[in-house]
Amino acid sequence: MSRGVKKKAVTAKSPGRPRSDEAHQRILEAAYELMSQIGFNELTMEAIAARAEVGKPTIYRRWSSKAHLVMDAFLAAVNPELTFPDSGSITESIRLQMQQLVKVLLSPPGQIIAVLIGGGQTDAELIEAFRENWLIPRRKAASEVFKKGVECGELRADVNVEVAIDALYSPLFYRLLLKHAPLTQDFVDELVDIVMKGLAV
Amino acid sequence: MSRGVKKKAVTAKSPGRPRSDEAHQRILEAAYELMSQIGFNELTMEAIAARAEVGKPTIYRRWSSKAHLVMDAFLAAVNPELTFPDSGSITESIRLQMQQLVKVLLSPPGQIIAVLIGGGQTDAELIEAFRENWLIPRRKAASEVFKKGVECGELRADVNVEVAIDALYSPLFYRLLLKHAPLTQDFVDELVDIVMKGLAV
Amino acid sequence: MSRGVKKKAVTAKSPGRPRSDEAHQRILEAAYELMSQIGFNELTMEAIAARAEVGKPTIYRRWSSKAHLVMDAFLAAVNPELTFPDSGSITESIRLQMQQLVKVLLSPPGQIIAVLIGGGQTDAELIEAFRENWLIPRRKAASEVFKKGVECGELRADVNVEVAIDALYSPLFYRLLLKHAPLTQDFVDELVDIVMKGLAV
Amino acid sequence: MSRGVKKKAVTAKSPGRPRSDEAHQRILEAAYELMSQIGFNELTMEAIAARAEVGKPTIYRRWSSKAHLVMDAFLAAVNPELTFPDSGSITESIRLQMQQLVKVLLSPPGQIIAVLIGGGQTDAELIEAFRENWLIPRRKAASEVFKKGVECGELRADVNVEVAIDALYSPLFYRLLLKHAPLTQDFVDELVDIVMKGLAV
DNA sequence: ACCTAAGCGAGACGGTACGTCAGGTCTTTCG
DNA sequence: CGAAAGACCTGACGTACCGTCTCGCTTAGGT
Repeated sequence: MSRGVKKKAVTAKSPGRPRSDEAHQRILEAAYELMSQIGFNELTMEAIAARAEVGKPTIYRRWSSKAHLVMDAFLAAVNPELTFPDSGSITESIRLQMQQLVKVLLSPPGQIIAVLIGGGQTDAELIEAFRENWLIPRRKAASEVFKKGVECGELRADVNVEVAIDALYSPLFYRLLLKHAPLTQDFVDELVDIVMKGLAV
Repeated sequence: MSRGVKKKAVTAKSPGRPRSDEAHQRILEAAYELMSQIGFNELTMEAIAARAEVGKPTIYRRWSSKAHLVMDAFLAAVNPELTFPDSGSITESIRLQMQQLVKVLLSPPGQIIAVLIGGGQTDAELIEAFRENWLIPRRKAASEVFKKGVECGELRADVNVEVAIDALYSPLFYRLLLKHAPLTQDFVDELVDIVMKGLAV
Repeated sequence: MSRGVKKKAVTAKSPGRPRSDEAHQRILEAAYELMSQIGFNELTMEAIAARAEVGKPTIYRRWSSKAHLVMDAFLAAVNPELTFPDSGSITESIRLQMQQLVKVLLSPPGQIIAVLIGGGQTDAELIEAFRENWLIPRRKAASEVFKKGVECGELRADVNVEVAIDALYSPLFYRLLLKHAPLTQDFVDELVDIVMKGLAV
Repeated sequence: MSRGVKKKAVTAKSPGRPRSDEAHQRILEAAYELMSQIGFNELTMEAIAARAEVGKPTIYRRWSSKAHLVMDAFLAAVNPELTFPDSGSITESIRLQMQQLVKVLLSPPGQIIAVLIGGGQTDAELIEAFRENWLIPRRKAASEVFKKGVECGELRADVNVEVAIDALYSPLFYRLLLKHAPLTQDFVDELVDIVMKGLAV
């Protein structure tokens, strides 16, 4: 479950005092709350330690960097997956799911997503962790839906699914990150209209 | 056309020693080189000052933040605009220009773009500077091409141009930033096939 | 005859796991070796525990402070008492014993004595342990010799023995600690000449 | 004047902002006062910095260790030299000066002397600094008095002055450091009686 | 030829946060 | 049931940069 955690093979019983689950939880919560309030750059390990009422070494024993910690805190807070509603058509199902995604991106977790992608540009481990733990599972789900669409004859069979997913979803992240235009439901509608027209049989 | 410069009304002759153009240049070069080597987060004003053989106040006198400085350094180093080759169709012209853009994104300046967007997630001024000085001028050029395509009947007239540009270009940045799949010329081809099908009359 | 040991009535068989003599020995050896190499101030309980392959509480259970532990380690390693050779006169016997003492002070244990006295300046327990367990037994032996010298008419009877011992021995420790001049056999000779002249009848 | 200072060739004018004499002074005072109140081991650089209202780097820029700082603070506080009163005889002059010295050793500066000698056992630079800046100047003064005593025929001419000074003064430091017996004026009297008898013609 | 003003490189300033070390305590499992 | 082992929390460490300031010094234009 934990990413960026240093050691602690979960194998069996080890001697010594066990790590405190309570402290672990308090750290994650403190990190998430401070992250939401003051952002990644202004976020300090000292502030997290103080708010969690924990020593700094207790944090460093578990996470090797601020990025890894924030990553874990984010994943612990956004566990419930987005689902593809079972509507009449695949296109409408995707449209509804993308509208849900936009809501998430506009909420505090969305800001954290932006910050994690941002931080990942100078931290290869971070962007990989985000990719593997958040992005790819969601892309897999979208991929399933696409294949269903192909099977039931609604979508073209000669299209690379990965490219199709990129075409649909990347504009959401693009606006999240660049902020050159607002992320609205209308935007999703227009986008789905254009891209799904290109993907339809 | 410096961005982020603090004051210095260029109006007339002011008293006192004039600012050194040579120092200005050395700072920009130092910033660009260090940026390429160690990234935005690890980049320090002290290191830039040391490499440019300049005092820190000389930097702060001209740029109010690391973000502004790096932005200027990037813009000073970046090549003249990408052009839309005059091929037979608008679609092919766009395809060729996007393939040029992919080449840029895969080169060192592309890494700096990624880092600037990344850094901008925790620095509102930086992302704004990038948007205004790099992104929007290029979007304007693309916008012109689109309008021409509409006029000559090659593209649908009922499409929001901004959304169309997002649909076409954002996947390139998405892969640049997330690295979940490679940025290839084939990718551009498939992408253009899908999206332009949705945009064609 | 451990000093500073916390509890453990040796009375009879006590319940529970018995303390490991082997661990005890390893701790003393580790403490002595590290002490010789890095000195009292830089010596840490953690390093001792690590070198002895023992947990920290195992040390704290037996010694209440670093000072007590190092003292025990020193005493366990130190040679049997210096003796006063039975020469013709008391003065010569003292001179020979002092020359032996100088040899000890110039050897590794001498450095540890210096370090213990040094550490004791900021650790009352340490200096007390050194005094009671090393210094005072040796001063008692010297005191016996003096009294014999008084009895046989070689030394003045109106002299405070403690002061006499201080006058004879303290210059050796003074040079050991201050290092303003070397500790040589010639130095002992000149010193004994001066002081014993003042002590003779 | 300053000992333990890192660089700063006093040669001529150096570029850059000059070091603040006021901060320097505040640090020395803070160090001396805290030293007197809580002792060397409990003394922390953070506490000194806080009391002097100075950043930690400002301290480390000037002194490489707590020991060096305390050394300087001590020397700044005890500048007035002990003098040899001009009494009838050399012996009495020495006795009076030693009684003054005992008073100093029993006062707070005396505790600091003990701590400095102690710290010097694991810090060669510190003991050297103490020797050169405090001990040797005072030994030189004592040496002058001795030579005068030899010239005026009160003291033996065949005695090594350094050994004589050691014989007289080292017992004071010995009792200061080992604390096996109190440092009293009576002790000085008995000591001077014994040793000066050995030194007299 | 001087004065005044603003620039220059250098480096110290008071701070904040870093990531680490060691202290001494507490809580498990093992013998 | 106590010894052993190791994580706990705390507090200080010494360092890196921050952005500002104060130096002595150019380098100009305006007297």
